[in-house]
Formats: sequence, C-alpha cells, structure tokens
Amino acid sequence: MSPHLERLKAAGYKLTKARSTILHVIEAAGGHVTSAEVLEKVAALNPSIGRASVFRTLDLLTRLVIIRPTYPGGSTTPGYVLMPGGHHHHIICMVCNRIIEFDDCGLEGMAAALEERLHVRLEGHLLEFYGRCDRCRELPLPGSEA
Amino acid sequence: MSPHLERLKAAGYKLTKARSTILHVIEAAGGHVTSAEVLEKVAALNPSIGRASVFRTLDLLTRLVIIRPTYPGGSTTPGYVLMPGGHHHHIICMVCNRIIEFDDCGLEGMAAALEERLHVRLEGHLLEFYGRCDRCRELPLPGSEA
DNA sequence: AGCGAAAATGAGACACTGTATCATTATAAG
DNA sequence: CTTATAATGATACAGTGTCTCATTTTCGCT
Repeated sequence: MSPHLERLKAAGYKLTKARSTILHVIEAAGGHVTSAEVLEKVAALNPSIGRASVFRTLDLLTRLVIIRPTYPGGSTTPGYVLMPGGHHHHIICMVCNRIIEFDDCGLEGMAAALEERLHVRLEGHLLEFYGRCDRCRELPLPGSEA
Repeated sequence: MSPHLERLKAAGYKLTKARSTILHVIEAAGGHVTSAEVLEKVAALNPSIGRASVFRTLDLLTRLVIIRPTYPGGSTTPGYVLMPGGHHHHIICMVCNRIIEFDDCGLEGMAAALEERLHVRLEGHLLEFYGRCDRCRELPLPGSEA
C-alpha cells in the first residue's frame, strides 16, 4: 500500500476505492497532474467514480500536504504536485511551461527557525522558481510580442 | 507612478486605465487578493472596466512575475500575491487560512547556483510553508473531524 | 463473520470563474 | 494631428468546481 494511503488512514480517513484510484493516478503520472488529467484518467480506470469524489479527494490530499496545487502558466487550471515528505521544489519555465524539478536542502533549517521565531508548526513547503529554461532563455517572455 | 507600472511599460506594454486600476487595487489590498476581490473592487472604482480585462491583466502580471497565484485553502478560487522584487515568502495556516509573511534571505544564493547548474535564467520565486499558526497549533487539521 | 454507526460516495443540477470573439476605443510614436 | 496597433468592453460560451441527498461502503466492535 502506498505510504500516502497509510497517511490517510493514520489521519483517520477511510480507505476507499475512489481515494486509492485517485492517488494511484497521481503517482502514476509522476507527481505532476492537472485536475482535468485526474478526472480523465480516473474515469478511464473506473467510470463509476464520480467527479465530486475526485475534487473532494484533491481537497483532502491538499489539506494533508500530500499534494499541493500550483500554477504552471497563467490563471488557468491549476496543476497538482506530489509532495513526498511534505515538500517539493521546481522551476517553471514561463515561456514553454516546462517544469524542472530539483532536489533541495537548506530549507529544513529555515523551517525550524521559523517555527521557533513565529511559534508556528510547519508540515510542508513548496518552493517555485520562475524563469526561462535552457531551451527558452534567449526568447522574450510570452506576451511581449502581443 | 508605481514601480510595477513602470515595469509594465519597460516590458513594452501600454499603460491603460484598466491596468493601473487593477494594479492599484492589488497594492491597496496589501498584496494579498483573490480574483473575486479584484473583480469586485475594480467594478466599484470604475464600472466601465470589463471582466475580461481583469483576467487578462492578472495573467499578464503573473507572466511578468509581478504577482503570482497561490492557494490559501483547498482547490477553490486562487489568491494572488504581490511579489516585490520578484520573490515572496509566506506561511499558510491550514486551519484558519491566515497568511503570515516573513522576510527571507538565503534563496538568492540557491537561485544563482541553480542558474549555473541547470543553465536556466530565474526571475523570481515563491516559497510557501504549510502548517498551523500560533493560534491554531493545538487544533486538528480541518476535515479531521469530518 | 456479521452488525451497525458514521463516513464517503455518485448522480446531477447548479454557480461561478475564466475564455474567446470582435467591433470599438485608447495609447503612443512620429 | 495622424495613424498603426495594442488594448478594451460586451457578450456568449466552456469548463471547473460545489452542493444536496439518497445510497453504499468502511471499519470498529461483538
């Protein structure tokens, strides 16, 4: 069983067909999906799962910091990223919308310092850099020509 | 004139009534707004500005890394944060959805290292921590009781 | 195993956010 | 002032995400 499903159970939620299917779809996609992709692939795997459950589950996974919504491009449909261990880091190319993931380090120290200074309890973080990837770095920003 | 408007002009975009009104609304709100709030406040200031222009401008400001969409709560309407200097850092309380901003440091070094290692050009970043604020740290996550 | 309380589901109607089109207007350069 | 061109506003539209509620499923307990 996926460790994410175990976290669901540990948090007191029931393990259902819908939830395991949805989580499987996200994991099979490599951790980067849009809600539209999840809807489509879940329907392909099991047409009896309703839309409402998909959105409810995305909400639930977000609250548990198992996934987190992010915006590849402008104000369109959000994407979701898996946050293994509660954190994730990537670069979004603002020209071609490609996502480049990278491993990170130093933020655990920053998190601990913030917890102490601000008296908060932190469970995860998402770090996004915006820029232009190696293939697009010489091109103008999209919209500059518009 | 707001430095953000100057950046628009420097990037080759025209300075229009709609754009300056929308940017003014975001700045007056302290840098944290939802699209619904922008629509409402812009309509109050100048009813002749159409919805389409508001969304178009939010897209444009996002591409220029002047603002950046983020999700305070679950998968509902996105919020937008002003990114002064192209970067922003905050903590989102997952119980009460309060946003706690904090100043940051070390990431410029990480950005420079990534630019060299991955041959990318970075223009901004957003760092979000998820957790529970000082007022909510003893409470369960929302939905745990559901 | 089987029972039962309670959570979770699926169906479908609904509200709303965001998009596309296109004629009209405003910007800014010369 | 003139003119090319970007940007606008209105409207209709598409799609995402929400809500309700009867029905089903999970899972602790015996």
